[in-house]
Amino acid sequence: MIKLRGWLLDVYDDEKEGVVLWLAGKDGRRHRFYQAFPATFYVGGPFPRLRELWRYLLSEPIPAVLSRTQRRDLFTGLVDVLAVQAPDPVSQNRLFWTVRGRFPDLDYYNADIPVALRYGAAHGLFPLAHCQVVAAEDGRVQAITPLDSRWDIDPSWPELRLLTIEPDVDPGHAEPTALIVKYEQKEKHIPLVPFRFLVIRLEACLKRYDPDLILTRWGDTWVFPYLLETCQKTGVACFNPNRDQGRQPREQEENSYYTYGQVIYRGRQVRLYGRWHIDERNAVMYGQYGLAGVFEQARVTGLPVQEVARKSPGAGITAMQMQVALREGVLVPYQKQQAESFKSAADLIRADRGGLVYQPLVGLHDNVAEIDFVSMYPSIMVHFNISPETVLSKSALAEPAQADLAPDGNKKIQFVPELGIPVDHSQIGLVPKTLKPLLARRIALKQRLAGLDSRDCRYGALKARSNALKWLLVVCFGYLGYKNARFGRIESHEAVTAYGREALLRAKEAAEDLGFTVLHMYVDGLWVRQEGKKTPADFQPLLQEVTARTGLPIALEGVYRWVAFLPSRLDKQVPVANRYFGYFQDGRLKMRGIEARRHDAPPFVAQTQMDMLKRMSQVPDGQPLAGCLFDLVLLLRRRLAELRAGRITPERLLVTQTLSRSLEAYRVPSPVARAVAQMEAAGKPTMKPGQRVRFLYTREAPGVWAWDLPGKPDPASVDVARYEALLLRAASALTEPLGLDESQLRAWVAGRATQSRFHFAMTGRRPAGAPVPAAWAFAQST
DNA sequence: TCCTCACGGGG
DNA sequence: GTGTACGTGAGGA
Repeated sequence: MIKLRGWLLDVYDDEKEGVVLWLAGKDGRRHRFYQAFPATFYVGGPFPRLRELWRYLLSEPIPAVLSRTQRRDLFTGLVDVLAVQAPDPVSQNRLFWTVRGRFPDLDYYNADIPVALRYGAAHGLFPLAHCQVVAAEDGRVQAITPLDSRWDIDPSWPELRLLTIEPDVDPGHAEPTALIVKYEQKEKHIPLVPFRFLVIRLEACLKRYDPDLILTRWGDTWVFPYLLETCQKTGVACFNPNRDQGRQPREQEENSYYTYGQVIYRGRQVRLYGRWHIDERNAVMYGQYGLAGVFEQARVTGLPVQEVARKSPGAGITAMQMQVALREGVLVPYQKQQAESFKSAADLIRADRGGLVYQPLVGLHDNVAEIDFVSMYPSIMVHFNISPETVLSKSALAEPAQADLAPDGNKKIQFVPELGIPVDHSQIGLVPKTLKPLLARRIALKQRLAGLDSRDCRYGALKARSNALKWLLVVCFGYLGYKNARFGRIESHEAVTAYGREALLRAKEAAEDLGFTVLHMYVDGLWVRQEGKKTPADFQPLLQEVTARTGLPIALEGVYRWVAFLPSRLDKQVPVANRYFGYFQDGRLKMRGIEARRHDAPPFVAQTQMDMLKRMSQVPDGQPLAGCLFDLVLLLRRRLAELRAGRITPERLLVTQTLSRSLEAYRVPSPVARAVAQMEAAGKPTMKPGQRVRFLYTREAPGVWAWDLPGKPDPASVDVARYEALLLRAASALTEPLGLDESQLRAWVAGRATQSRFHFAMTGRRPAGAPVPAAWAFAQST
């Protein structure tokens, strides 16, 4: 008999054993356990069909336990279903696919729940849970008990062992010759040839150190495929990076998928058993929150560490909803994989129903407070009980037969502003139930962060965790409106945005009632100003008033010493909602929509714009911002001189764009398309949608030079004039609100004028000690 | 002037 | 195992 305390590392299914569990024991060792784990799915439909299914299942070789029962469907209430219990998760899955092939017309529930979730929900467990296991000597679990909750803010933690592997060069650009392996303080360069020695040395590292996590660069796309394929081809060695040596790593092919309006490319993947592999170059969200965020998401979502690291937060929030459903005895509908469908015309016409967007007062303003609703959409879902099943259809009320909506029924109805959609408040919906603890946890983490200095060693991990939670919250809103989501319904999505618009309008009224001018509003934030108010404390009464009027928490993002809202470049009379830059009293710069924030801007352009902003932030408080204009002109002259002299390295001139489609699908030879065509012509492997393409602008046809072509570009071929134009355009976005538009800026940068001439031209006065006229100071309104 | 195409949120 | 929609601006024809 074994009795062990430890932390749950991995759970996966096994045909013979049921589920396999790996624990990091308190004894410092890693332990493998297994446990029988029958899995049940449910089938709904007309009785005769269910009877046919019953007969069919009796003839199946997989021994299923069948019963008729009732379960709750989220939308329709109690339904009669056939429960099909398979002896283990692998047979459950196999049985489901066979049955679905033969009976595609029936409704399936709890059929495609990841085994780790199913098991976790059954035992109150989750990845990295602290738990106690009682097992037989052969590892068969007799009892497993959680010792902590996923919601613990400071859970006890195992000492995890981390090993990193990367090739000596980027395999996309050059042929690697060695692997670099690091663990503890050790660093090893292991040559790729002879291959047998490579495998022997790698296996020695894995055996000696026995890592829990292998963190790689290009591990998915190159390192592991190379190792596994070479083993197979040559037969000289056999390499298995799993901790569970009875299994081979699981490989998954590359794919491109469409999400949040853009295409994401994901290279092939290699997953391990008994330990984790994360390729940081291939884990889309990993860069957002790193390991601390991955662990945070694994704990709260219940998805295995390897999965959350690789999947989008959408999978995480779905997992959380599934667990709430499992706990509440609500059926989880099977998710049909539907082919990508285009929006119907009706969908497109229903535009402009999203967040409220206001037109800002164009120009430069001082002492502006930005106040933002805290996690606005999730807060709305919780506060107004928005969930696919609580948001009823309008016709539900119009029909007189709706006895259950009558006052004597137990439904308590509230109506969504603008839309008049009824929302049932008699019980808490699935989505609010899922979100509430998540929201509370994020607030708890943020409070802790607020008390820490950013240099504190705990700051980074807390920030990452808070960020990981934010993504789960954000995505939950998107899923509400996603018609293929298990628990989605477009009306609930619209209800959320309607409440959002309402809250923003109430906030505006509150601000105006308290004497503030509202300069701008954008979805969940307001920019307000009032003469004489500039400290954070000056805005506290407004925050309280807004919360009182909306029921939603709102926080001060900061007070800008100055902020400039930019007009449209195409028409200077037209304000645009999301192009602005500003400097907070606490020293932060914030900018939206300008080159410094755009992924496709060459670093040289973005950096110069950033340097100009930094120069502007050095203007002392109370002095006119335009006083630094000549310094900005000088800075630009220097940068242009460097550019013309060829002293800017080509790397800093690279434009990076995401390929949105395959090359053939381009109807216009845009710069990216030409760069990709160039690479294909040079025999490079075809670029996939979602991959990033880097290129230089060059003078001669085809006008671009794809960076991933072999060889180096000729520095003389760089299209300097084009970069000059890009630079001036970026710079003028900043100087325009100070009174210097693009053509004026161009003239001053091209000339040799000194400060005094510049000053005289701009002000009409001699510079000596002369104060800058009011026209230079802040524009208070349009 | 019209059409096509990339970007945005976060840090 | 992924899922918004829309406006802006640049570049090409």
